[in-house]
Amino acid sequence: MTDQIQQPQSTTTSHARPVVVPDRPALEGLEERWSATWQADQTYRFDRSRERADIYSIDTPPPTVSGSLHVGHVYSYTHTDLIARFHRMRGKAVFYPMGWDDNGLPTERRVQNYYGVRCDPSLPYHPDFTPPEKPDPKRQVPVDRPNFVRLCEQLVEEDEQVFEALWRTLGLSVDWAESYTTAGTKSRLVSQTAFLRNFARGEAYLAEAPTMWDVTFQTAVAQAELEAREYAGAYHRVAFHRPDGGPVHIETTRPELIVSCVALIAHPDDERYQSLFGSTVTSPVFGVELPVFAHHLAEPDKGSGLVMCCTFGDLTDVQWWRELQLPMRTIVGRDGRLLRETPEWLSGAGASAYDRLAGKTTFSARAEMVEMLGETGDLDGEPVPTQRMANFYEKGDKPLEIVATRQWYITNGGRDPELRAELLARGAEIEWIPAHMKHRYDNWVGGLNGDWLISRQRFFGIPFPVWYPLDGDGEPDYDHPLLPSEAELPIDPSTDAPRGYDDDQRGKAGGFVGDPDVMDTWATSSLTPQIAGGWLTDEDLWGRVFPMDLATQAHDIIRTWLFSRVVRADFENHVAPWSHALISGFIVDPDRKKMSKSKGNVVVPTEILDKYGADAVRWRAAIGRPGLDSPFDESQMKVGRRLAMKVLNASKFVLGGVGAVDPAPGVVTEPLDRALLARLGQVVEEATTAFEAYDYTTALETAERFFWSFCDDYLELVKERAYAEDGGAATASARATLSLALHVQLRLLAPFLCYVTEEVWSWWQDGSIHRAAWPTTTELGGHDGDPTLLTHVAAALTGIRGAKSQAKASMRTPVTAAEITGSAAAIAAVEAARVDVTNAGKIVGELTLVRDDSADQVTVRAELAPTEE
RNA sequence: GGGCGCAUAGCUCAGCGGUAGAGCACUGGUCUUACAAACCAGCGGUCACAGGUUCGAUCCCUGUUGCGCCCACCA
Repeated sequence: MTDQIQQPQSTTTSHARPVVVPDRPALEGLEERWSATWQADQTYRFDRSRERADIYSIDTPPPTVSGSLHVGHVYSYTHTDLIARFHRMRGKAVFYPMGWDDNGLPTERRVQNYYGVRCDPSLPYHPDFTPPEKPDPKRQVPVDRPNFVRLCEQLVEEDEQVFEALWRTLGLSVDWAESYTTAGTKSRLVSQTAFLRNFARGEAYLAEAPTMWDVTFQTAVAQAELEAREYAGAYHRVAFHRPDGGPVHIETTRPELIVSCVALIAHPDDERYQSLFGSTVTSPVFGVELPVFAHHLAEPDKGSGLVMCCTFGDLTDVQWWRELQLPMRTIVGRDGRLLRETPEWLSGAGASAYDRLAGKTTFSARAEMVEMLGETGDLDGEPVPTQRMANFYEKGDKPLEIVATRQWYITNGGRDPELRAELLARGAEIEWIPAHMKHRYDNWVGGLNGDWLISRQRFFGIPFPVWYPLDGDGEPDYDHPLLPSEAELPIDPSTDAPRGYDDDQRGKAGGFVGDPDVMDTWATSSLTPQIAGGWLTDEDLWGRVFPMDLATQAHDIIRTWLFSRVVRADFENHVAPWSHALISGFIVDPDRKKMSKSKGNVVVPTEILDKYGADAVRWRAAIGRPGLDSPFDESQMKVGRRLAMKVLNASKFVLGGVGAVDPAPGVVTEPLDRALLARLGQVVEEATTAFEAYDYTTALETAERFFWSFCDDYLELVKERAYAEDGGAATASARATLSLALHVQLRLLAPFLCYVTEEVWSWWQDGSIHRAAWPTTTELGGHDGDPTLLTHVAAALTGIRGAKSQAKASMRTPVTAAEITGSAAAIAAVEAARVDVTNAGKIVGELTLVRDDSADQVTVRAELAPTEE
């Protein structure tokens, strides 16, 4: 398909090489050909010899390679590329690396499904392990941790190749030599070093505390990963008992937690419970004696106004537990089931009653508890169904439990007003595009209610570089962790031994044990500027690219990725990590619903790329302004594709039909030509201003609008003059104008339509258009034409066409007489381009110009030659 | 409940103090030698509603309604 290039349609120009225009230019195959050329020529290689002032550096989201990309990602990444290409053409050395987020839970899940295995860290290492030939999702084969990690690494590598191929097809001008992975050696080194420094400065700490816990994945999750969802439940009105035996009622949706109740609480002003404050009641079924407290967080109009506090039903319970110094009575285990052993605070009948709940899931324990409450007569009425909001892990499908566990935290201002203010100030240093996205950041930082939980009880991730000494009983001493030196990093505490110990002391009394947890993926990706920019690993590079110029991401990860990078850069570098944050919107389905696999409304990028071509997809992405969600509409792809096709055809006309001409000084003499170049100068200025303000959409619209009028009006007007064999200076003027205008317009469109502009560029220019200079008005200088002249002449041409269209006549129909009426300026303009207007309008008779200063627009009266039957 | 954003032609969106624009769709026309997956022309809007500021408001202010997103909300 690429052999359409036929014999050169050579032209008489001063070009060093002949102009080669294909007979039938086509869009098909451009992606394959040019992405290969860019790779071979290292077109987008970062020039690291340049000074910081001449460098533009970009922090790009590392996509989750085990996930799937949808069209929204494609648009967002294109936005970054548009900015990168603009700055590259403006002469900057663009640092544009790509990372792959391959660590963490999504990879584990994909490996489990793909190979049909399940990690069991208690298994010893089996060097000969091979995954089952046919994965059975119902029966996952247990595998030891080293083999599981190996499978993760294998699959991730395959996934990364698929992603890279997609990005190359899309035409991202990434420097692939600068790629990184979040599970790679560099990321481990940077993550562990930063962690040790955080720990040394007191920014990272280990704490045993109530934690949001996902019972499916059996790991702690962070506040940023929570998602509130509607959850069906029922209010149960339950009687507790006063010392005199009288009932007091509470309402609860979680009766199974009655066993873990530590107190009842009501609002201090609640009249109904004044007499109860300071007294005790006993719980139904279990007969546990419980205090009744007053606290302002109890809401009198919810339920009965009296609420039971458990350890833990919700975050309010945690607060009461802290502030009222209540005992901890954990009842739900890490597996989401009620503990098998009878709790020590139960005795007698209460203890035997617990046998009916022990080991049950919260769901079946609830049913059993309702049964028991019925038997004792403590359930008042029937449960009332309700919809309530519950916290879920964003990747999970069961409500989170709150479990007290030991976890690593990084401070983030959630408990420290000073740090919070500092991080808000960092946010204010960043220029947000669009500006209102800063509110999201402020909103999130202002609403944090705890530090950042970074440890996960998972397997494929960056381990904490920490061991704990074991005392004489073999119990770990968490207060005195053993740490490696920075020079020893990266390490894996499950295979490496701490200094002063031998590996055979692992797990033995008086020996040591490695921290079993891994860092959450955000704990690593919060350091992407440091990882990509060479912090610790390439200080020369680091000095040239950091702080970076741009971070791009969609608005959903402001609270996670964007914020966490600000936190780490603040701690480590005392600066905001970038000067600009460009926030993309979402691509939603035609009903404005978010795309998701479960809804089945996801548009697969490869399909639209195949169907319409990368330039068309890029065009559509560029139409989406920063921060705005927009519905996916396939018909818009056709518009982009048509523009790309038009570039090919118009270029074929200019370069093949007429011939490229170097616009030597003084050649462009005709007023119409000078007007065109003057107008183009305005377009260059407008597009440049827009791009500088990250408004790529306006830059595109400006260039595109001009290009269409260039094709529809200017080309038609000068066609005959440009073709003329003996046209002399007027013909030379037209040819030079066409060449120069094309040369400039291709570059204006190059960031958007990177393939078709490169294709046309190759017909007559050396090197890549993407390394060419962004156009300036200086190039168009010396052509001090009047842009309005073109407007008037185009209006006259439209008038002539209108007359023919109204008569339902062909555009070729000769005009036997025409009268054009307009203002003095309009008439003068048409007069100056009389020959072109006559030619383009096929005016064979007399053309009369009528000046009417009251006319605010050009009007045309035309007599047409009779059409032949 | 708190925050942010949006409301302009059938659809997607520009405009943002001087009584409205584009593309798509639609209608009609044209095989015009760069392009028929093209080209030419045209139809189409009391700029959500109510007040206010102003000589003048789609544009500024206040309120109302509707929609979307973020956060909070497990008794």
